[in-house]
Amino acid sequence: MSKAGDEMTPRTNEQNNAIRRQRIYQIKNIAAKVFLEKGINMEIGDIAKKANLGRGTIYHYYNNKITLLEDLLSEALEEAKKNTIEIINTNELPLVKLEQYARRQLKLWVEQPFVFILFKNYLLQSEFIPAKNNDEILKDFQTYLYIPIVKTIEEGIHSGQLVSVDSDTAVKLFFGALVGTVHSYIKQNDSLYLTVDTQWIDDIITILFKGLKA
Amino acid sequence: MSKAGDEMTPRTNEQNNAIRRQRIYQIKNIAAKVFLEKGINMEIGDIAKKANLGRGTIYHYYNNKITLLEDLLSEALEEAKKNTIEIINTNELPLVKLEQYARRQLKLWVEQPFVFILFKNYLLQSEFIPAKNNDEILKDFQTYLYIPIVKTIEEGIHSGQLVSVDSDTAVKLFFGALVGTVHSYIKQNDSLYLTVDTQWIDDIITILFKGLKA
Amino acid sequence: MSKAGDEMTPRTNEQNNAIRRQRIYQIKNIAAKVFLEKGINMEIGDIAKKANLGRGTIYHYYNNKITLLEDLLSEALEEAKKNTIEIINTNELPLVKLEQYARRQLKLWVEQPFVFILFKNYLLQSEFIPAKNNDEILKDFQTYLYIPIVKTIEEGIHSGQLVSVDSDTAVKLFFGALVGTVHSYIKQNDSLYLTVDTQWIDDIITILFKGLKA
Amino acid sequence: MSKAGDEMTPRTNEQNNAIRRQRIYQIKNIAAKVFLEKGINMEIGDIAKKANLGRGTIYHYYNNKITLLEDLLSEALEEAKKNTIEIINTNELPLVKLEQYARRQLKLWVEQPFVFILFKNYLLQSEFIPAKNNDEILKDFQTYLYIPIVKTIEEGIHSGQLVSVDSDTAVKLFFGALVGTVHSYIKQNDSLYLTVDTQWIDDIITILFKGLKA
DNA sequence: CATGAATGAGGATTCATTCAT
DNA sequence: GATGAATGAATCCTCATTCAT
Repeated sequence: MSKAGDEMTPRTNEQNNAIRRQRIYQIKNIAAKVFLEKGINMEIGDIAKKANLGRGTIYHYYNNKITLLEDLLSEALEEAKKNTIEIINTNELPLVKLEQYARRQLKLWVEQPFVFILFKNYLLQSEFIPAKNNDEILKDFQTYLYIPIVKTIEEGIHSGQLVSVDSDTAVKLFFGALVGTVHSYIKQNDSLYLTVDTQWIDDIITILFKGLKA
Repeated sequence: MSKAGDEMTPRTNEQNNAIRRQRIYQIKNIAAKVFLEKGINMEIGDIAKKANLGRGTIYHYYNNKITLLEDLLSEALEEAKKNTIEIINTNELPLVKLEQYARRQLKLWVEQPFVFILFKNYLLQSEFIPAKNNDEILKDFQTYLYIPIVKTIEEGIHSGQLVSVDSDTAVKLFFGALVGTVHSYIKQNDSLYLTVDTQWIDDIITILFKGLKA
Repeated sequence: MSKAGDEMTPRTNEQNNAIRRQRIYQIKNIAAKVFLEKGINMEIGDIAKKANLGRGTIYHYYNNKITLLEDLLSEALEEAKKNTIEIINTNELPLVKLEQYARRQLKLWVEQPFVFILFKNYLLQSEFIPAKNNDEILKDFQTYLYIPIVKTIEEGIHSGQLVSVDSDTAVKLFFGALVGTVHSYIKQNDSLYLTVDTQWIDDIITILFKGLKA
Repeated sequence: MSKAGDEMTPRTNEQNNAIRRQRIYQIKNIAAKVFLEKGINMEIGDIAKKANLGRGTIYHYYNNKITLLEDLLSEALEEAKKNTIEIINTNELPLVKLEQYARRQLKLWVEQPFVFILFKNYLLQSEFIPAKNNDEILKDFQTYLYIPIVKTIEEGIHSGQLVSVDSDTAVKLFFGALVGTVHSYIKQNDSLYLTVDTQWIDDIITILFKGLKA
């Protein structure tokens, strides 16, 4: 109705891009939290409300719920990949690598819960995420995040550094303990990821590796 | 028509009760499986189809989805309570009790997955189950299943048998590792609970307790 | 299962008929009460429970809910018809006939609530009863119960005995007042129709006819 | 695309509110009509179809059927309360008050049928409306709509203006006649509330009060 | 870019009715 | 004759998604 618009300068491309980036960041972060609470039953309306946006606005940035989740998982994959590669591709002994990896992983999960979502969902397969590229993500998860650890654990076992058990069992315990334990530590501090007390991380690692060592 | 003489009753009460018992048993079992797969998104239709029954039949026995879940959880609670009491109320040393408990728990979970559901949901708070008596179950869970273990772990720490860490951390690791690890072992064997290979259980327990011991 | 039946004499036809009659009477009476409470939303289960019968038993006597209602309404129609004819077909003056009719009607309704149902539903048309012969009953209602009163009221007006108003209005008030008022008096005494205090009936009639008289 | 300048808001709040107000008004009105026809068996689909809206739209404004009914009844209560207070709280003689009240009430019922619904349902208890605040409405109905009339009628009787009968009987007749009679006059004119012929109202009042006067 | 009104597919639930015993 | 287990059509209701503004 209003023909107003004396400020005919509509908005520069750059300004728009900035808004866009900021909105996507915001949405993704909130979505991660909501997903953590409600899983696949996360509602677009929940996100919109928490973000103080209209439901339509979410759809302005994401075609649908699945796309949003895919984006979330993809980014988590990248983040975790970086972390994994960095540590696993060193020349340390398997045991050292695993310990460093575990410690870093726990920190990462607590600081960026959406990365935790990735692990929780593909390890605990709590629920099937009907993402179109779900298989692709799963494959990448296997390739870049899971197999490297499996390999390292196998190395550890064969080299006699780790307990001599079926490697499959060891892997399941390794990831299971991490994911299962961390869960309780997430969701509590609503955004104060910075001031996290990390004593528990050290304790978890200590105990877990005492058990795993040969 | 009927040759049954003057038996006015078409089916005896006992016959009906038998049918009921059998149906409820069947429904509960199938529901547990479906829940394990789809969580709270379990559909009545899924259960009906798997049971080869009409949707209405499920409703003949349960007022609604929630009631069915409540029944599932209540029974799981009883089952787990039995297990917990039996072991925790002995005169063994804390460490021994915990180890026995863990071993029995794992077996129970694999054999009766819906007991696992109970733990998974109240420990990991995976998904909010909108049970009317949710609070009651949660309270019972705390009282009869959680606290006793917490106490035992505390005893273990104070008596110097277990590693000297914050007891809260130890508890979280203890349960987290069990729940996180077992997850992978459930859902696979679709009904062959009998021929379960239990080597992995021993391995898990061994490693976990090696880590936890002082 | 039981081949028992030493009493090979199954049951005489007469015995069966007696049972049949008794059951139908019982069902109809209870159905009337339930209908009075819940209208067309009356559930077969309600009737069965109140009658201490199985749901199936109701269907043994009535093909479906509608048939049961039809039977109820038909019988009510007969009952009311008798009442109406008896009084209207006398040689009394219109006013006298109407007063006698009203008084008898009120008594009848209180004593046999299912007759009241008929009037309530076709006068207040509270809800459409999907009876197959609904139209037929409606027609009979008009012919045998409604029109005679309309005629009598018209006579009364034309003869100067009744107030000089549009006869349609007078009819509506006549029936409306009876049905509307009686409603409160039904449903209370659950079966003690015998010991009804009838003072209120006299009062209602007195007031109503004082108003209607010229 | 938009010529609206930098108006970030697609529709102003005021525009949205206007839409909401209009829709709610529309839905409520149609619901009242449908309820009048089908009672508690009113279907959301009926309303939607009559309003040329999707079923979902009704749910956009009302959480469920009950809430919609509650809103209907609450508004009716307010409307009737206004009417009652206005007339009963004057200094007129009881008889005058009652007559004015009855006349106004009849007009109100015809013009706003959902006010009639309120009276019909709480006086005749035609059908149980499972409103959550059913008790509250019932209490308000008693307090603000019923008791004042009961009191006035009692005054009238004690002061010798009204016939000397049990006041309870008088009240039942008073309301019963109004509700019972008006029923026939509603539902017919589908929206032509404006050109209502009110002769019958005068006639009803005249006759009724002739009967009630001492 | 932003939004909330509108929608309908899909899953939950009710209840009349059938039918084997 | 008597019954309650079984069923599915019909309705309620939720929520992802579209779209006009």
